[in-house]
Order: sequence, then C-alpha cells, then structure tokens
Amino acid sequence: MEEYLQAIYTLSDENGHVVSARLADFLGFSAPAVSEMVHRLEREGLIALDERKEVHLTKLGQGHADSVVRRHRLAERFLVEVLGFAWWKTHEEAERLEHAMSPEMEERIQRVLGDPQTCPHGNPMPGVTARPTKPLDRVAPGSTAKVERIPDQFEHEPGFLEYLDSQGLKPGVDVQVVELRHGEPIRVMVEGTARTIRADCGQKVWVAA
Amino acid sequence: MEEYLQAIYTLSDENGHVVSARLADFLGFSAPAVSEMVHRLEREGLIALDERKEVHLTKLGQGHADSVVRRHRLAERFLVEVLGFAWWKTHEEAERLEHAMSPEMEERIQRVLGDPQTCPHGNPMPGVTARPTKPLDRVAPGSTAKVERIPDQFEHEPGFLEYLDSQGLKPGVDVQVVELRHGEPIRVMVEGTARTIRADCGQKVWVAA
DNA sequence: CTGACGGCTAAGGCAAGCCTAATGATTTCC
DNA sequence: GGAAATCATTAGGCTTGCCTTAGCCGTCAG
Repeated sequence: MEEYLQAIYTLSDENGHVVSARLADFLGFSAPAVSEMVHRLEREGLIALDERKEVHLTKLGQGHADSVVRRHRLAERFLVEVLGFAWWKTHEEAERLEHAMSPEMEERIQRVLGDPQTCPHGNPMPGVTARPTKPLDRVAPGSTAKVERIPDQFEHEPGFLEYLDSQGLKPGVDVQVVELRHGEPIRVMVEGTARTIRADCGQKVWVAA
Repeated sequence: MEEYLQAIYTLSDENGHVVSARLADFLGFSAPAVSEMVHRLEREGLIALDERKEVHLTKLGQGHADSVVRRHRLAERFLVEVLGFAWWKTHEEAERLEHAMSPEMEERIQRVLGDPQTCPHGNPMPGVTARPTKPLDRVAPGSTAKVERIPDQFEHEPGFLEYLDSQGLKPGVDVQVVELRHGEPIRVMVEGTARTIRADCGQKVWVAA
C-alpha cells in the first residue's frame, strides 16, 4: 500500500496525471491487480478518482504519501552520509528501509543528518519547495547549468544512475551543453571533460532553470 | 521464516531443547501454524527433527539464523549508538530493521560501529564466544556481580527492560545481592542505592559468573 | 488400568495480493 | 464514422501464512 502511494506521489509529481495503467507499468504489476488496489485505496479514503478515472491523492493520502517519500529520501541520504554508500546505489536498499522506519526513527535520522533538504539524487523532501528545474535537453547549446536532480522515477531504471556517475554527472556538478540534436546522443562538457552521453539523459537529468 | 529461525536460535541458546509447542508460545502463533512452518523449514533443509521431534538447526539453518540474529543485534546497537535511542527501547524497532538489511548494509553498520561484540542488552553477536554468566538468583547474598546480559527472550516482555532501567539495572552495572528468598522480591544494592526488585529478575537478569 | 494432559496433525477456512484470460468501454486516429 | 489502440474490469485461480476445530497418540499419575 505504501508502495502504491509512493508511486502515485512520484508519477503525479513528475507527469501530472496518473491513471491506473501508468501505475501498473511503473510498479510492474498486472492491470487487474492495480485496479483492485486502486479501488481499495479509494474505499479507504486515501485517493479519489475523477470522471476521467485519474487518480488523485486526498488530504489523508497525501499525508501518507509524503511520509513514505520522506522516509525513502531520508533513508537514502542516511545510507550515503552515515554508511558511506555510493549515491547511485541507495535506491533498493532504501526501498526496504522506508517500510521499517517508525516516526521516532524518522525524526532521529532527520536530526542526525541535520535536516537535509534533498535526497542524494537531488529530489526535495516532501514539504520543501523545490528549486525550479528543467530537463537537460532544454538547455541552450553553449550555455552551462548545474545538475539539480534525477527524478525518482528514473532511479528504478537498472544501471541508469551508475551510468550517470560513470559520466561524471551527479547533482551539484556544472554541465555545459555542447551539441544537442533531438533523439541523438548529447555532447556535453562536465568538469573540464568532453563527453557524449545517451540521448535519454536529455529527459532524465534535470538542471537548474 | 527469518522470524522462526531467530526464535529457534534464541530458545535453543537459552533453554537447550526446542519443541514446536515452545515456538508457538514464543511466537504467539497457533500450534498448527507452527507445525506447518516447521515442516516447511525441514523440507528446505534449514532444520532437522530428531526422534523426539525436537528442532535442531542444520548447518545451513544455523548460518541463516546467525545472520538474522547478528542483524538484529547490530541494528539495536546502531539505534543506541548512532540514533540515540534508549537501550531498553530498541527491540521492536530492530525487529523491523533486521529484515531490511542487506549484507552490504550489515557490513557497513558493523564497520561504523567498530565491530561491536554485544547488543545493548549484553547478548553477544553470533560467533563471538560469550562470557560465562549465571542468573542473578545464583549470586550468594552479600556478594557483588556485574550485570552481563538480559537474554533475548525476555526482551519480548512488554515493559520489562524499561522496568530494569527504572531500577538502575542495565548491562555493565555492579549489583550487590542483599537478600534473596526464592519466589520473593530480591533486595539489592545498585550503584549505592538499596532497591527491592521483582522476583522474576532473579531468572531474567544474568550476571558475570 | 484409565483418564488427563501435553503435543502433534489433519481438515477446512480466510485474507491479502498477486496472476492470466477474456470482456467491456473509451479514445484516438485515419 | 469506424477500426485500432488503450484502458478498466470481471472472473477464476494461486500462494503464503495464519486461524479454528477436532482427533490422535503417548506419558504419567492415581
């Protein structure tokens, strides 16, 4: 259930509308399974469906979703800062931890970490107002921008974050766009090194607007 | 499943024999449920039953059980040392955490904590040879002993650890037995304060032998 | 010897959550 | 406007892990 709320949070954060079929894709479950669960969540007052059958979090559901997402991002930060995990390797681990964290533990971790504002991938803790961002492929060639975040939904993609790391791309670094043609690999300059990165990074890496 | 292995570990550590009915008591499940699971564990080669239907861990099962118990105790230590939880308040939290720890995380926590030898209740990490101990009610009146551990099986008892803490009893403190009569509350001296503690502590608090 | 008690198991059930296959309902697009 | 695609749902099933009820077996005590 927390998994569903988290998915709804993530997808509506980054895509706007959420419809059962997207949830099924995202979660890797069958359509009927998702349909069933969506109705259950509706019955429990955590989500509401509009005429178009789009899913929206209710006030209550939003609270729960915020909580799960915050726990997830705190867990990731914690894994990096305290246990020394690589920033691109924390997702699955946090996926399990988030469900084992009590409110007290959440609060203590938050304090120990000094009230962090984002996860290691740059996504803000729920409640924190995000800095304005745009996808990398909206940067004008020749200009430079700071990598701000890799949205949660792409963390799922196996190996993607590790790929970014191998190209020197991570939140906080400056990247200059050298050449950008739609659908083609992108030529960039990262910390003094020229690189050609996969085309999909244009949509998946978000920089300061 | 990990829960069963952990229970078997704990009970055989402290009681010798383990029979399904004790597991049922300990875990709070019905006898049939436990019976079924015991057979499943046997089928998977994690435990073996002798002629008397006593449960024994196989090599494989021992490995798994060691792993769960180590994760549990590491988690408890971690909660105390890093997050600042009270020593008597860590059990349920750790109960959830232990199932969310990957081998890598286990190893990193171990390193961060400096390879601790016991949990906050004084129970040794699996593999570490325990120091010799005896129950408090085996201490000769008049003599003094150091509290060594509160065996895992009593952590389950709601409020017990908190009670001990309220009486100043925790691993590492010296306690002098003043008066001890079987089945009666025990009069002791803890860090300069005279106290009368519940009779059951005689069996549940273990001191250096 | 017999009955009581403890321990084990057989049988039947239930809830959660997932699945596939097939059906029904909308959109979208030519 | 109708075919194709997309989405949601219905129906039927499976697994896991628990439950209760009821019976069986062996041991120990009177």
